[in-house]
Amino acid sequence: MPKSQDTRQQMLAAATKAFSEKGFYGTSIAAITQDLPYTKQALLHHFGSKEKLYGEVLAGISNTMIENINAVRMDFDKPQLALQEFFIRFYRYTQTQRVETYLLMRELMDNKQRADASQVWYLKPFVELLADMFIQAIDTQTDEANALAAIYQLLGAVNYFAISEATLTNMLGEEQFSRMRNHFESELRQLVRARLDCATASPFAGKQT
Amino acid sequence: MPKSQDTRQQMLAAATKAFSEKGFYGTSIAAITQDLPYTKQALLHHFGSKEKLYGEVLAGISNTMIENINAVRMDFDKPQLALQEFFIRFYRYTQTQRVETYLLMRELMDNKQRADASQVWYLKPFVELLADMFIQAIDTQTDEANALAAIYQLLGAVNYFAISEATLTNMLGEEQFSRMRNHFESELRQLVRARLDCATASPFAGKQT
DNA sequence: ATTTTCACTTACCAAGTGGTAAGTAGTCAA
DNA sequence: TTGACTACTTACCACTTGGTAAGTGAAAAT
Repeated sequence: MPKSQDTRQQMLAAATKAFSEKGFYGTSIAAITQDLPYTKQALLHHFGSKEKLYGEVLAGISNTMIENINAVRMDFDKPQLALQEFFIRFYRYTQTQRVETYLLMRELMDNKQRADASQVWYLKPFVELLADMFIQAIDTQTDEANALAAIYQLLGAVNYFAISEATLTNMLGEEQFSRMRNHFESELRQLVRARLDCATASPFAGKQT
Repeated sequence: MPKSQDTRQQMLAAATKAFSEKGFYGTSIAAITQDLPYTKQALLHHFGSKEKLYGEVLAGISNTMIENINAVRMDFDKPQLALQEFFIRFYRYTQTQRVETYLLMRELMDNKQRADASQVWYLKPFVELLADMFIQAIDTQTDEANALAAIYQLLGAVNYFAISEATLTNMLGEEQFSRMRNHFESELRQLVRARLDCATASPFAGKQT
């Protein structure tokens, strides 16, 4: 690996961390290079602008996610199994790659504000692939919009937990939170299965209280 | 209402909107007063500092949420019904009060960064009341940590959808997204019920694939 | 040997940041 | 009538923001 590429990687890593912690607006390019042996102008030399740097960071994460999805697709033929397994792996990903998870969530929120200005949607390929996979996975008799809604709820169940670590730790105490986290994965498996079973048994049940 | 109180309310409303759109760091106090007939120094006069203003905004939202929870508690005796109904109402709240929902999510994320510095946790009362309610609602035979995990997943299902509006609209197109939203509430009801039924039937099933 | 390219630096810049100081105009009580 | 108080303003302040300009030294290409 050429030295300049290594520099770029260092910068990307530092930027990923910084953006995930304080968001796009809360992060200054000077802050990103603070712990690196380079000046902020070196960063601008490599990436052109703050916006472009942010774009590269998001593109990197998006690619990782797409690889993850494809890996699950390879491992499981049955869509329902693949679906369940995807959520478990996605959960584990959010727990391991906390920084990336935060950043993804931030982009989701800043999307409108930032993208309205820059007209770029970095996560589109990832989300499209995800949606596509889920349409296939869920019983196709179901309405597509219906399936999307259900899927998005499960996605939310995972993501929301991941970003709430700090709040929950403070609220429950470390010990209690640790117990909660230990139960989360099996609870998640149960949730996904319950939802699928329910959909298979009676697709449109439960609309009334 | 005294005129100064009205000014404060205007400022709080503008601040809520601004913070929800660009976050704490992305919002300048000058930007908050831009569309108001006051200068930023008037804002500082009323609230002292940006941090204190943010605190008042969050406290207001937290109070509203607590009132919502208490209202559901009054309306339903049976905890399971109250639980289901709470999520539906919570969902509707997130759809109506988009600005507040965004802000809540942002605080969840910035919590660690911001609160580590200021040592204040604005949302603690709200989340504690919520957790308390859910402990009561779920079958007490279940482990407390288990219940918390399950509850948090449902909470995530609702919240995540609310903040994804911009991304989903762009990704799916307005028409498709609209259909998805129309299905969301009944899907949510189904999800909550499925999860509760499952827990009642076999509390610890589904740990293995 | 000379030119070009690359990685990176110092030196800037205008615009914006949160916040302070010192007022001004108005109300209200003594 | 005076003095305190309130709501707000203008005038600043030191500092940070993203970004530009113009270089430097080294390696690579000609």
